[in-house]
Amino acid sequence: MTSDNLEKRWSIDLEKRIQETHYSKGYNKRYSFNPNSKKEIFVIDTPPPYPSGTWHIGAVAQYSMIDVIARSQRLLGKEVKFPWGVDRNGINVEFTVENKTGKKMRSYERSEFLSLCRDTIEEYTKSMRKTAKRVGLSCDFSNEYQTDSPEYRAVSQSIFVELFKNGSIIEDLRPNIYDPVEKTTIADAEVTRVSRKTNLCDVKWITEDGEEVIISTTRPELICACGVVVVHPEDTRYKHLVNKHVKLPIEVKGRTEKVKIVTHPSVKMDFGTGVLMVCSFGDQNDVSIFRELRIAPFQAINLEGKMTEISGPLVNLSVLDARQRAIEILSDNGKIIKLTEKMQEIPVSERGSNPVEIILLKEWYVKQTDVQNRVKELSLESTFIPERNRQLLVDWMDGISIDWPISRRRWYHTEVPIWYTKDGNLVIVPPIGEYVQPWKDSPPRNSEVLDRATKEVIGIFSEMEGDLGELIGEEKVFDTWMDSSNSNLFVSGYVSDSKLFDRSFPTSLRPQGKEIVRTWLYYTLLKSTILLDKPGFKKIWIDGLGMDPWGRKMSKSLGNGIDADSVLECGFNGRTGSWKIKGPEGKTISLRANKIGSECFRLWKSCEAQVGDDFHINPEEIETKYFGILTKIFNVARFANQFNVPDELEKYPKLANEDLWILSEFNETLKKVKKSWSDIDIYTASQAIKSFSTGIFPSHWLEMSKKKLYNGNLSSTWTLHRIVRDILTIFSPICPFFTHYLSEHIYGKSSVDIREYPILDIDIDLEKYTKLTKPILDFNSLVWKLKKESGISLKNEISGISIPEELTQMRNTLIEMHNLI
RNA sequence: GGGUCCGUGGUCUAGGGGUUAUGACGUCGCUCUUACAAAGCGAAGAUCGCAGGUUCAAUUCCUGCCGGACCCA
Repeated sequence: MTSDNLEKRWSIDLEKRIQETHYSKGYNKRYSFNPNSKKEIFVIDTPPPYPSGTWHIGAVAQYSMIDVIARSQRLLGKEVKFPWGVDRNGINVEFTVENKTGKKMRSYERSEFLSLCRDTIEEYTKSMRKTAKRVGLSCDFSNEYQTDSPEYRAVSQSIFVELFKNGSIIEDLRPNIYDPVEKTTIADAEVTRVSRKTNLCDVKWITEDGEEVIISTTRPELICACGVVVVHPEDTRYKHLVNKHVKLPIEVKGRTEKVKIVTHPSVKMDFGTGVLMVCSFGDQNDVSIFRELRIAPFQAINLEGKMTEISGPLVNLSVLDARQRAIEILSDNGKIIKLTEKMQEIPVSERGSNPVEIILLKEWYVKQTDVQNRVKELSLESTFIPERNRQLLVDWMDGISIDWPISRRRWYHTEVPIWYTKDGNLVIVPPIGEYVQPWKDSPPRNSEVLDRATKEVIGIFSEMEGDLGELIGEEKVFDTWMDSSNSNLFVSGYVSDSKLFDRSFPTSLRPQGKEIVRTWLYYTLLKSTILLDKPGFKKIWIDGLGMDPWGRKMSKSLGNGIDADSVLECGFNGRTGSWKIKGPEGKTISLRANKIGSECFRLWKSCEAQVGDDFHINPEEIETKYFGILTKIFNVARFANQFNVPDELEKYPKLANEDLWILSEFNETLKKVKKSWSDIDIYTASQAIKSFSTGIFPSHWLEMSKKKLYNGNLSSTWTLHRIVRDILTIFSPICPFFTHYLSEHIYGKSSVDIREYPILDIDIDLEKYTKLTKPILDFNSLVWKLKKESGISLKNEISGISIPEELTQMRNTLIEMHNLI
């Protein structure tokens, strides 16, 4: 089945051509999932990417590795479900629409804004899908799921209802982290820190005895919310003040003007004067002191981010203006002792970069503090790859001290599915599997009516409707992690396919980056604990981050980002790639490459770093180090292509010693790669394939066997084709299009369609031949070196070299190979 | 301030208590040898960050320090 129409060399144009046909005809047959298959089911909880215009190259690299996993599991004979999902809920698209139209969300009518969001996210979704295919993902694209679809949202809402009924979800008035610009609550995990200059004010307070106390603060506007003043219990400077009262240095309204001085171990004696005012709420420490001392908090900041009544002269000012005004007032009254400019790390919202405040709000919570031990216990049943990254999860869980607030005051998210009666005593929740929008719709007829406090089911909505009076639909929505933490349940068939769910849960694999361990992974594990009391996954694969060529995180502000498409398309239609990247010390560095493409990119990522390690992305290096490997393997296949493929490749003919030798080496490679694919160890698999197929196989065996091959020797032809065919097969998870092209041309069957890992079924003790490897390599190198030193060409005769004793069994082959006389 | 990871030839990287430390890129030299110059062959190049400790033996284990990255407070 030899054909001579192989291209002369691998190119990006060829790659694109193969891809286009690959994704057009027969794609679904090739990669779709059969839930009724008898094979072992392997469900991958693909991270649903958030479409935002450009897809980060580090993420694309990671997805290509998830694809390598999916393809290698298929090759091992498993029924793989590799879903393609898109996470479309969230504040990002709201921001995009706001920026595009120059109008804030709340100036729109709610439905109108939602439809603008939907249109925008749809555009981005398309371009993301295109990149996903360009990098070769073998996902089930025809069953794409979107987290903003009614089906997905219905699952999120159903899970909410279940958790509400079992008491894991509660509503409460608690201090929450709040973004006053975007007017929404956010979770701990969504807060980041930035460095900013602030004024540290040393303010003079007067005790009831008339003694001066200096308190340092960066938040003088919060004096009105001060509940207590604290000093360290061992601070001898202030022992005499403990339990005395001190007067607030600025006018307040509607509250007591004096607060008590108490001791607390959390005070840093060397910060400022060592006296600290505790306000509701300056930071998390304030929250915990208030809770610990059971002090009633004051509401100093409202939902608009403005000062409330109690702030007296500061009322209605924004937080920043109020701070300025407070400093002016204090200073007019001679109460400012000192103002120091200081760099401070302040908490801001991750999505909006706005300084956040802690304020009291009625929100919905998933209770998590009481189940930490169980989550931890169950997570021990999951294998982490690499094991050391388990620590990231453990560390995060150890730091959890408050419940997870899940409600948000935004719009383009899944709605909290609940209605309240006007008296507030009853609530109505929808039936399982139904998507509802309580801010505009009435409950479905078969909704349940529950007692709000006891969660006892009282009746069916349609039967009670007349007695309930006017209903109030919840306007709040879910944190997007509330949706995405259902992804494994959704893809495993929870709610939609209980038969599949029984077979496939815990989900076989969660692949993800280490930067979202504290969110996506943690929340998912929390869900499977409180919902099912089960571990979420069999295996959890946590990869490192893509960094710039100098090992720094890629970011807009550093100007060191690389666009994924520029790498994948580099070399197409003769267009080369060039990148200007800001390096360390502000220098801009130019990188250029002639050809990369998806196959080279995937090969690079497979070979470059062990899972879990951060990896440097340098397009120039990707090309120079890895394109040559493709060329090499391509040429080996082309070489093989000139010899007829034996009719029977499964049954071996009588084999010569050097053929048994290379088969023994290949057998080792096959075994090693199989084990690596089973262990989801991409690095070891790709290194093994690479070193065999670009190393001893062409350099030594091929050179030894050339003359025999040209003479039509069956043993060597069989060996050549058997090895090339199987190399293409085991290499296909890494470079699917490359191997597809070669295998289809040479062997008439694409390596990407093989669902059974190749084994060498040879009834000969191959292992004894592997010990010939070193002598063969040494001998060949010796001859090559001698010829070089004598200045003669490799094809020239050379005399006076004796063949080592252990190689006498392939004496004639060696004599012919090196032209020994 | 805490945690995690990392520091191996000019660059990137593997490994791991034990005789001459893996591979790639780059460099240098030679070669168009009927697959391959988008290549082949050969060569040079490393006291495995620094300082202690454990050990018969450490680059590998431990401690401290220095440097880098990420995460958290």
